[in-house]
Amino acid sequence: MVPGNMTHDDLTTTLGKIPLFASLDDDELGVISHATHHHRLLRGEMLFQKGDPALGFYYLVEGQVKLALLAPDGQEKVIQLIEPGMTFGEAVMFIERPFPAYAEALRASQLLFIPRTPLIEALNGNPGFALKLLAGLSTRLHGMVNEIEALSTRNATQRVIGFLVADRGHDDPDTLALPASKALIASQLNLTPETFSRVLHDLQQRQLIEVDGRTIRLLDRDTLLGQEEPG
Amino acid sequence: MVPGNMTHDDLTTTLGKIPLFASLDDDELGVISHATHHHRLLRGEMLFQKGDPALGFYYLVEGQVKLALLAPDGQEKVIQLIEPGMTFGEAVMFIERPFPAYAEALRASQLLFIPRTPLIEALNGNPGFALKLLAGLSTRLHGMVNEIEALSTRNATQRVIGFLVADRGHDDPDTLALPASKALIASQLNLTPETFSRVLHDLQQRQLIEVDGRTIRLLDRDTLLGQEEPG
DNA sequence: CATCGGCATTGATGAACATCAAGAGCCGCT
DNA sequence: AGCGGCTCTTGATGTTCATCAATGCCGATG
Repeated sequence: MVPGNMTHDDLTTTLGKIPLFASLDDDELGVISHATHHHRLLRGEMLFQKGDPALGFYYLVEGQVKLALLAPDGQEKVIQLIEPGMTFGEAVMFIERPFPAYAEALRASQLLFIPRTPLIEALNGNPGFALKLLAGLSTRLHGMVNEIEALSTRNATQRVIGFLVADRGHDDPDTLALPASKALIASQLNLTPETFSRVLHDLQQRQLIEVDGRTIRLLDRDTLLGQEEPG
Repeated sequence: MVPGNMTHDDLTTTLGKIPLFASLDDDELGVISHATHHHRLLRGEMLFQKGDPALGFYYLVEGQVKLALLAPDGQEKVIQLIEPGMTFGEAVMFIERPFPAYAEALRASQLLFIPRTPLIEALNGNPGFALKLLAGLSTRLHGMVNEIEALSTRNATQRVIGFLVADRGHDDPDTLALPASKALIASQLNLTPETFSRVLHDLQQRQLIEVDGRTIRLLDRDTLLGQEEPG
């Protein structure tokens, strides 16, 4: 289970840093880390397909992964972009259902796969862990409701603004670098690249943002927020 | 805590029938039922507003409730229709966030409000309960992913078909009664009533369904499923 | 340095669905 | 039976965004 260049202790340490696992003691962590697998993916490789059985969840150590679906017409719709330190697949693990989307590496990546069995064991006798898991899932669910709200009540410009002003916890809240190609971000916002481009152009003309390649500077956060107009 | 026409034992019995609570013993159930409140709503009354703190979850005993949002332009978008026997609000309870949507009674309704505190106590020392909760939330999350998929990759007709063929666990799977007005169903599918009407009309012309008021008969389930064309 | 290929922009057109505006059917009510 | 208020339908028009098709840009590579 321990990958070539990572000792078992390294692995346990890494797992211990996952917020989800904060309430586990060393023994519990040890059991889990013994069951954990290490994965390496090259850019473009698939981690799992939509429909694959979900027997555990993933932690992204390094690289970048996208979760996406194919539309009936073959178009790809990106659900979420996974960055290092994030986990995914926790939800599906607890029900007997397959993954609802597929996962593909956008660049060379390293992941940990944590199988469900030792997790469920850790659940027994560690209510704190259960609560953490519940809170984690709830947060996801909350995010999903927001996503549905965005998709069903906001137009293209509002969705782009929502994305731009979203707090990324960076040092400078008014400058952001797009985490991927514009086409991919567009797909996440359920837009075509063309429309995304036009919206950015328009916002720039209106002096609300400044675009330089993948770097965007928010010039007038207040007016932007005004355009968003929450329900 | 016990409503006028419902004894404490009645209440405990009712709670015991909630699948979520199946793994609780009588003591645990007793604690929870002591904390439970009974609510009555008239048609049109609000149960909670979007933004209200979520201090517990609800179980619908009788009546009908809708969860909905307001779009920036004041339009209402129905998220979910709650029928007797269903619970809602479990997810939000575990994070320190307010309700992401509001709840309004569509007809005179009776509900139980189960506060979070005794639940969290039951979680301690009852891992089975934790697992049930996790499974419940996961199922919701799964449903949300499907909803996002529907909203972002399917057109009006495909969404309507998806709604029509959805298994409602009835005796006759090919006949269904719309659970609410067409306008409300349309909103759930993120359509205007006009578009919904036109889609139904079109499907009827193509001999795929038969519409009589709120009763719809599926004449050719196979062809319908073919139109849906999953990714 | 020249060229190639992916990414991004821009313009012209089109399709899907919303909006606006009437009217039709269908109650329950007096 | 006749009225008023719903819900639902139907038609005409409008808006938003996708699609199609060039073209520009830029970094990588021989």
